[in-house]
Amino acid sequence: MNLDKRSRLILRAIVLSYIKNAQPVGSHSITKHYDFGVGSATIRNIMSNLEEDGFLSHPHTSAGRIPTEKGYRFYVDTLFEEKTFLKNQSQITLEAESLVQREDASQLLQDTSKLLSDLTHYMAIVSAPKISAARINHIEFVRLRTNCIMTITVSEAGFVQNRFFDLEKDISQKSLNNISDYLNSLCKGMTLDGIRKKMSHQMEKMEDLYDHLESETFELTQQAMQGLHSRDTGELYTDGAINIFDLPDFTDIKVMKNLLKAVKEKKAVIELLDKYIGSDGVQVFIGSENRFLGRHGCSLVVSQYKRGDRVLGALGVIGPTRMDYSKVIPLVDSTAKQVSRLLEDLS
Amino acid sequence: MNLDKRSRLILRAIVLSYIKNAQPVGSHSITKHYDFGVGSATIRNIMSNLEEDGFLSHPHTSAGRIPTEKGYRFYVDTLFEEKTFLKNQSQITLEAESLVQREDASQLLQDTSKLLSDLTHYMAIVSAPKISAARINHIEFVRLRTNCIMTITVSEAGFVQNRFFDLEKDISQKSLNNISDYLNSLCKGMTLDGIRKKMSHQMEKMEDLYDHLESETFELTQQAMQGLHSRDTGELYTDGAINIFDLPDFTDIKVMKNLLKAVKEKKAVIELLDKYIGSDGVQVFIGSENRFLGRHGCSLVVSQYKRGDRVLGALGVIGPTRMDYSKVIPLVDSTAKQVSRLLEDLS
DNA sequence: TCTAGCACTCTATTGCCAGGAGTGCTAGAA
DNA sequence: TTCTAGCACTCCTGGCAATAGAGTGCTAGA
Repeated sequence: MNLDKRSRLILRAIVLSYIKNAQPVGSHSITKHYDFGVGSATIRNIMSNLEEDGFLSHPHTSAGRIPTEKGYRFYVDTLFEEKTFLKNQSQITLEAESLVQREDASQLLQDTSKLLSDLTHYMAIVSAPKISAARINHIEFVRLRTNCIMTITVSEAGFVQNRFFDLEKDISQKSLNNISDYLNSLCKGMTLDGIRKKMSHQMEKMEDLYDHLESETFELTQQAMQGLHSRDTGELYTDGAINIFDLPDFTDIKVMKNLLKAVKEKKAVIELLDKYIGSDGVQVFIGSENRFLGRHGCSLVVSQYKRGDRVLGALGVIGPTRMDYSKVIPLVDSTAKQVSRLLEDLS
Repeated sequence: MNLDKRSRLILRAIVLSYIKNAQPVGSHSITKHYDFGVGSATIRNIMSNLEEDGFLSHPHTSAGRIPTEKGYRFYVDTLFEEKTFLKNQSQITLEAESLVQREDASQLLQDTSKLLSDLTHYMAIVSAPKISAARINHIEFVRLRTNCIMTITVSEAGFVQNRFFDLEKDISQKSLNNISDYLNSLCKGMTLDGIRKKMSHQMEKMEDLYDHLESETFELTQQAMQGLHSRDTGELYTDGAINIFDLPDFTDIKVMKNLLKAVKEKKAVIELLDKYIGSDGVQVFIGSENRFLGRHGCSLVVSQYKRGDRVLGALGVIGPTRMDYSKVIPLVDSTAKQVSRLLEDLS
């Protein structure tokens, strides 16, 4: 089943042609557009072999061939082997550069998803870092009304989160200010978990020093911080969902609807991205290589972005299996790097 | 052109039937399902008159009649005149009651749009109040890094807004805390504009008391608050956009795409809602009675919600002109009231 | 090992026809 | 004067057959 050079080139030509035109590729059109120095009958023989090996499929007898997922996988792997996409890299990077620095990290991610979807005409997804894993730059408690407070956390990367909590007892804004000041002076750069541990530790030590009221405040705010942890499901930014209307791949309106619904629900997509956080560089998942993607007949090109050496989240593009990988892969790659660079500067 | 009672009843029957079945209504089906004591030929004559008067239209010679916008308008007006929808009111209100109290006002609006779209199977839109018009419950300034601060404003109704500002000079967190404390103690319940004026006033008075550094801080934070005003474009919560896939009214995929796009951009929809804020009670706009709706072939049922006697925003349902008005109108009405009630309690 | 040629298969399009739904009109009944 | 039964007419729809086109698979021969 190891393909000779000619078969590989022809397979590649078929994939390219199908990616471009979304039309089954016939032997004749190959001889017309590519010069392999052989006639269409030979191409037919080779196609037939490729089909037997599972790289191509056949909608019906008198139609051309279309790539199977295995065919796309072969094509993408050669892209990576030959580093073909690096050629486009510099030019694509330029486009990613158009992400300008902004104060608001969430806005940066939203704009990133817009950029990705605009440039690819597919759907873009960007997951935001979880606050529970982030290093905290600032934390603030605000009393909204009796027994109800709000926490505001700002991570070092510039992400802000507001959360609301009902408490068993009321706390004055003054006490909350004290706690805020205390935490901000001592706990900068720590994670929420670290801060919580430190608070417990301090409480034990200072039990006698603090009066009863203060220690109660301590405890309640710690409860709130505990809540921050448990409710931390992650955020997702997405754009370009309506692009799938323009794709000839989605003819069934039901399939489109299901995909839009899944992306709207966010949960499945966040899980999808979370799953592949951890490996460096761009990764490509084609159709049923992943359950979610298989169900909706799509592919995913994804890369993680970081700040320093901490991975913050992932960003990528969801498109049809017939996606233009040679264009999307370098774009996702350079966008991830650019986002990492911009988040680095926010400090 | 004044319709006699029988014509009115028949027109009403046609509208009801078309709303229910999305099929052109023939004279025969009217005689079958409704008992007007006349034969189908008579119905045909009356239909013909109704068409001449512009209430009905005719896809082609051998098809039944469908209501025109004027036909729907007539139907909706009779609903209001006869207060027919009040009958369903109490039952519908029950459904809107399922909006439970939550701490987070934004979440309440998001849930409201979900409730509206789930119950109607149309698209729901809810506009959030502008922070620049709101009474402020709490305001906080956080220093993010050199020359960059964040403002957090919490309105009395419970809406929170974070904004980021680059300043010409750096301010210490300590100075910001002073300003925050000062504003929160003196300015509770005022609007941003009121607070700004008060600050100017105070500055003049206290020029000598405050040292140079503090007055600079004063000025910079005031700049930020000015920025809060100018960038305040309003928020929009929406849900159920994908419901339009299930409607037989939208067969053209291009129309669907345009509508989804317009709702995603938000701006046009916010303007649409803003336009009709000010009049009490439910309002209905059918098709080309409004430019936006006409372009997308939809109708809008909308009502404003308030807190006390201050109007905060509007909520409504966008559906096809063939929308089930008799169900949607009372639902929008009672939901608006319910939201007003819940926001009242957040204090 | 490659290729030209031919028979074969399947799809998509077109035209046609019959059936059905619904109207419009008219003459006659109430 | 108003209503209605009946009939001719219009237009849509679905099914059927014929046709053209695209592409394959196979085979014999270079």
